Amino acid sequence: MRSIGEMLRQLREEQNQLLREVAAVIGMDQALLSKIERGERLPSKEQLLKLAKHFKAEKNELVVAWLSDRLVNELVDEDLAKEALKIAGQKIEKKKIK
Amino acid sequence: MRSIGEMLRQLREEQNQLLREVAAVIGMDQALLSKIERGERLPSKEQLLKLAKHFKAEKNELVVAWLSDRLVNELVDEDLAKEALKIAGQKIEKKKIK
DNA sequence: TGTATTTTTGTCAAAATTTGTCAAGTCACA
DNA sequence: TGTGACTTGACAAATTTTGACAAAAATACA
Repeated sequence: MRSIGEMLRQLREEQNQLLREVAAVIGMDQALLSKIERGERLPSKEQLLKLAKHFKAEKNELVVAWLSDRLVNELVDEDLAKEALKIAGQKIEKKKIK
Repeated sequence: MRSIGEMLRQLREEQNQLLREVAAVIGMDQALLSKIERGERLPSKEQLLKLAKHFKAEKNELVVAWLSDRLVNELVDEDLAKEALKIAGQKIEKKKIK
């Protein structure tokens, strides 16, 4: 249960690549990738998918990490976060049925 | 498990008030309140709290409805929504411990 | 039907937020 | 001290959100 940044950094290190290299392949500034890995920024979905493909990583796992990071951002400092997550689940369930 | 808009509209109708009246008290455009009630827009947290107070409604209930609507927005069209909610809950749990 | 009232809709610019870029900075170590 | 790898902060660009307004549409009802 790691942040998307931690996962991306681990992938990159496992594969012995430099920030600069990966950034070049993906077509993004290495400063931005650095920020993403440290959790200062979140990648766009497009960037995330490019990274997943580049690392030949399990896409769904990365997407879940990314989505959940976004949810956590949305709930930061909210006392009612847990309740909101529960109700959100129900609302999505209801929507799927329709 | 209703949207924040539905809840606000019900409160307003139960209390027999006009959009225009409520909007004036809260200090917002009535067109905006109309959009909020129909789910076309979400209120800011500040607006939400003013509305809760104005209607003398259960604040936490409204906040949960509002937060969960925002989460649903974030997850719209995502296949992995359920998984993301679960992981988000764990991430928040972990954060709280710290 | 005609009119007044209420609500909804569309559009626009201002404001706010997010995003990307750049240059300078730190750190490790050869 | 010089080099390579990464980080940081400030700024600009791009995008999104917001609020305001006017006008259309819907509703109520004399």
